[in-house]
Amino acid sequence: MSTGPGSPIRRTSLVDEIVGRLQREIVDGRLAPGQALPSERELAEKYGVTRASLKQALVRIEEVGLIRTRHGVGSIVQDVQQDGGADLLKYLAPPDGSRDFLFLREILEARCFIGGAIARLAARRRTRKHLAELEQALQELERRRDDPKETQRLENVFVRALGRACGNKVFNFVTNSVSAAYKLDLATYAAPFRDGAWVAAQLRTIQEAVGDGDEAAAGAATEAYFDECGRRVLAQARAGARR
Amino acid sequence: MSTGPGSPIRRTSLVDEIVGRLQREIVDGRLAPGQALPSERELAEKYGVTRASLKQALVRIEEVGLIRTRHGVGSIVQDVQQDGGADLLKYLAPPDGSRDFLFLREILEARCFIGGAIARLAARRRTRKHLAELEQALQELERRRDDPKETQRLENVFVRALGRACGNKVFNFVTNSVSAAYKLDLATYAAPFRDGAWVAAQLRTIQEAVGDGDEAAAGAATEAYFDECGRRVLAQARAGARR
DNA sequence: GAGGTATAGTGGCTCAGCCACTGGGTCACT
DNA sequence: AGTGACCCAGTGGCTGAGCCACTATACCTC
Repeated sequence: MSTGPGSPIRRTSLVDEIVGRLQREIVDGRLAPGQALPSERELAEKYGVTRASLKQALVRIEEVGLIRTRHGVGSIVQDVQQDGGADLLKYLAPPDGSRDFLFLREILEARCFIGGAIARLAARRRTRKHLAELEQALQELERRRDDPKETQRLENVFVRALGRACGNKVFNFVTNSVSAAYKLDLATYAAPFRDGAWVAAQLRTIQEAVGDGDEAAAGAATEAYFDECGRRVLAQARAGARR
Repeated sequence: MSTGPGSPIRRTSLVDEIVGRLQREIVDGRLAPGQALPSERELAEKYGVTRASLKQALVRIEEVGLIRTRHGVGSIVQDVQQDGGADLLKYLAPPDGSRDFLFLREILEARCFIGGAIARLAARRRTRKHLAELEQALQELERRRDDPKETQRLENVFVRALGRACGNKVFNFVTNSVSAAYKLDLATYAAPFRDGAWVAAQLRTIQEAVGDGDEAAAGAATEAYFDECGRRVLAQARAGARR
């Protein structure tokens, strides 16, 4: 975990703290699905806060689908695996510095397949405008591929352009949720971008397949790229944890 | 919109109402990204509620990522397209009875591709246990394929089993978010299940490909199935809107 | 038994108010 | 000019006490 001069000091609000605790109780299974939470009055007393503050925490937890609150009855823990939405992913991520890489692996795998789907659609729908966007980002990346920071930024530009090119906003939102789930060290996340030439070559392959309208090739190239990116991130994460 | 005896009378809470109004203002663009909301005191007065109630609404809206609230500053509308998560989808869905089918088409398309990814992974990881689950659901569906209600239920069982078989929880959550986005008439949603024999045949193809460990075939069969399902749902939705 | 009717416990919502944070301004000092 | 200390108006954070609305249940009446 980086603690450079740029990182702001931690200042958690009361509500955030309560949300965190309750969320952990539920995710870790100490509060099982179907079970009722203690009453708001009880919980408020237990945490030493007002009902108003506690209520805000419950409202947030309900919004992501961890509990369901009913007037006159109480709050019941929901079955996360059954009904949880993608925004839950950020709550399920293991804490920083954890050695649990299973979750990270799943996230990266999902990212890989979703990326493939986006590329296939982009190849199907390719328009002059979107191809130009991709080409522009790519050319700039090829120029600046020796600067890892810029490589990372421009790769992001390229991937976002690909998302627009696929002509389906839904994938945009899905990608955001999945991406939000890996809260990684910057160095870990940046691992693939140290090799700018490789990134540029991969994206070039993708861009050409999309330009040719070759769905299968575009999908395969994108999956291969994200797959290898995932490998490198995972390797870096493991290396970081060993320190 | 069905208003049968089963549908409970509408009883919206104050907070729900506020969330709905603010959410529409933002999604429809009357409150632009980067713009600040009026202060909580102002908004509370405007809606004729207490700050506590208004605050609950703001907390929920912030949780899904539509706004960002900062102490001493205020609430700023976020750029949904840029940063929004998948749980936003349920807020973006056009109101019931709308003739805007573009969004529905995108949702169904995403569902189709995600289903394909799940099937490919299921074929890659096939285990005896999961194959047995699929087979059981399928056999029961084949027995009861003349009952649309049962066909629908068992298709859901099969698809969920496929989700477990893919060995990646992330897709589970993504699927839930995407599915939550289409709030359709029951009749519309049930359209594909009127043809139980067709459904059974499709799922049988999928099951066999998964059992063979043939990733490409499993993915293709599943995409084809969801694609056709989407077509039928869309056709039904259009027919329903013309009434 | 069937159908009312109290009642205890729950969440929904209000009211009034103080505290903490932010950003922008003023002003004295360098 | 630039810098830092300070003030202050406006904003969200949080409190405490309280009443109302809803739900389930146990009991009572017929």
